[in-house]
Amino acid sequence: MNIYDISKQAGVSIATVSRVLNGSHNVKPATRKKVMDIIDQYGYTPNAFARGLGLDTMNSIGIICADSSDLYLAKAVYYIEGNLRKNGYNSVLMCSGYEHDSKENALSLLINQRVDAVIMVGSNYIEAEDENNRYIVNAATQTPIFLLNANLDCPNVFCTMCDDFRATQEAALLLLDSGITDILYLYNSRSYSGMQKLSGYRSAYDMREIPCNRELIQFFEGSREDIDGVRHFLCGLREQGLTFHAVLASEDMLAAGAVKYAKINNIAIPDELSVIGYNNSLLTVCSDPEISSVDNHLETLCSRLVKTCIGVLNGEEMPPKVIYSGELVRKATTNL
Amino acid sequence: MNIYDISKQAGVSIATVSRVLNGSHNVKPATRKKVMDIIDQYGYTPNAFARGLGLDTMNSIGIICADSSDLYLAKAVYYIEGNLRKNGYNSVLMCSGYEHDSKENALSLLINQRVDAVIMVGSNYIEAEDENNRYIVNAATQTPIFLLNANLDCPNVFCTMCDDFRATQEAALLLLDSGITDILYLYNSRSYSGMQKLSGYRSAYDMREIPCNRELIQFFEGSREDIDGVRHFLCGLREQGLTFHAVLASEDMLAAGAVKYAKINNIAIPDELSVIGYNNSLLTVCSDPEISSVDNHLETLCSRLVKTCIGVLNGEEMPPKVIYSGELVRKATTNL
DNA sequence: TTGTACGCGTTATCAT
DNA sequence: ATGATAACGCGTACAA
Repeated sequence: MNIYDISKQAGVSIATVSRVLNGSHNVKPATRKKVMDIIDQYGYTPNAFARGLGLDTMNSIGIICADSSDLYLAKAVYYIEGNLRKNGYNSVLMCSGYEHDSKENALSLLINQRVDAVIMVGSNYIEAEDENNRYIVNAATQTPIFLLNANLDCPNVFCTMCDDFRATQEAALLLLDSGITDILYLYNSRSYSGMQKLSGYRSAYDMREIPCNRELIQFFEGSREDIDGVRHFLCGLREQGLTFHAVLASEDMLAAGAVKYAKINNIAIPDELSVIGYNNSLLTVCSDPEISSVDNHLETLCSRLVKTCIGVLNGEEMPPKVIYSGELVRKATTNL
Repeated sequence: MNIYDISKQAGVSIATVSRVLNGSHNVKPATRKKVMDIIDQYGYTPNAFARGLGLDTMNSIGIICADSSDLYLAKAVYYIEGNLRKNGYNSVLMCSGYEHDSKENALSLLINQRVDAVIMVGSNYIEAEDENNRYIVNAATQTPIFLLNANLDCPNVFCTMCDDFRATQEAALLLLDSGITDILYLYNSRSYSGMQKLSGYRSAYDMREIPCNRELIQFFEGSREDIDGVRHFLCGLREQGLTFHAVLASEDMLAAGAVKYAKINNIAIPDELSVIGYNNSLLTVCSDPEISSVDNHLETLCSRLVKTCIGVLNGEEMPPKVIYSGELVRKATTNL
């Protein structure tokens, strides 16, 4: 069934059918009803491809993330998809992994799909060297690009983020001010926000004019789901003689590992060891004791990002950067 | 830039450009190179909408799930998307929630998008009353439909699932045979696989000819992320005088709640209380002690499902049902 | 090996 | 208020 068939059945021209379909006011009510009846009777829906060809849009938006099964990214994708759908847009999901080439590849696949916009979820999309972000700048000449938790100064790129620097700094300051000066900073990503968080940690030491032992900054190389690996890693540090009375982690999963490390070594939480995670995910509640964690208001970020996106697509002027602040949610792994 | 522009620049007809683009062998190498050079120079890519209109496909497949941020569903979506992409298909993601109307709505949105197939992720898509599954049967007349972890006998519907009945039955039998006869069955979904699991639990009691106290079958009404709620719920049961020496849960999150319940009541795991979860997710490793859990080989299921899907799209004859079996992964919450 | 011409199903412009 | 017709950009059957 196409628009010709409908028009024939209804005894009108395809133009009229199209008008009915698109809610034009220039249709006599009687005609509208006649056409609608036929449409309903046959369950006709316009061909999306033809419509796309004519209008140069299928109202779909690409979502790229490294790994949609990651606790945090999955939530982001979920919120974004929901908001887009509410605004009449479909979501084309593409998981790019963490390697540069596959990220670039995923983006170009979406551009060739002719999506109306691309949303890149996660700070890992912005790398340290400008050269490696070139592909985004280029893509932005074709399609507006929206970054979640990443920062890039470039026309047609819009960033929505949490001030991870400040949130981490505040968490570290709280620990320092409570008298803990040997805070282990544990991280597993050198992405944009990864670096922001690390800087926040460092700056807290600077602000309090406390020297920061470089050994206290530790990068975990293992997988993003290997909680046991984190525990082993920390046990190793301890055996090497490193002492620390707090763990500030760039991700809840690392903090969960820290809790397990304390458990196995009979270290009391929070009295002998404080632990702070990041993202305030389900893992913080699953752990025992429950983990204090920085909440970066992901749902708000996503909702804002989509608003910006829809605004841009509607030709409105939108701010290229929106920054929210994070907030420490106190649970049982801290005495703050 | 369209195919006409390219053909003009290259001094050939659009047919030749099209042939070069689609790798036809009937092109003189010199001509091919000439055309390719122009294509590369201008970075031309064919318009996906026009191509879609002509071929009646944009090589995209709809993925519906209730909530892509759910630990288990997120993994499924991730695996499926990856496998589809490897086969040259895009994924249009739609989160439908758990209500009937929104599920139906999501499906029809995808059908109208003219996706090549729809993959429905999660057993919650099949309800008890046939009437409520009618919308799937209808949709299947338009597009092949692939169900993950759900069962529906219907032309053009293909099911890939884990034998949840058997896996749960085996877990329950192991507990019974270890001498624990008061196993609390804790579940939070009445979906197809939810009912399968429950039946498996019951059948274990039947097989051993042990009477099963109906009070031991408990439905948790709370949210899917409310581990604390589960703990409260179990504390309530205990206060009401219900005794049980094992918890068999339909989902890891419920098992995690059980572990916390034991902790707060000073119940020793596994000696006084055994706990078995389902899905073998990150939560089992985050909990302390780590939770024994049924692994239903999600990655294998997803890979198989996509193979079936691609087969169907290629016109091959594919089995309407593929059933794998689950496997109990023993960790620290059981003495099995 | 290459080119011409048509069809895919819309939306939108311009008459009427 | 309605109808005829031209895009939209591609793939491909058929002709050369």
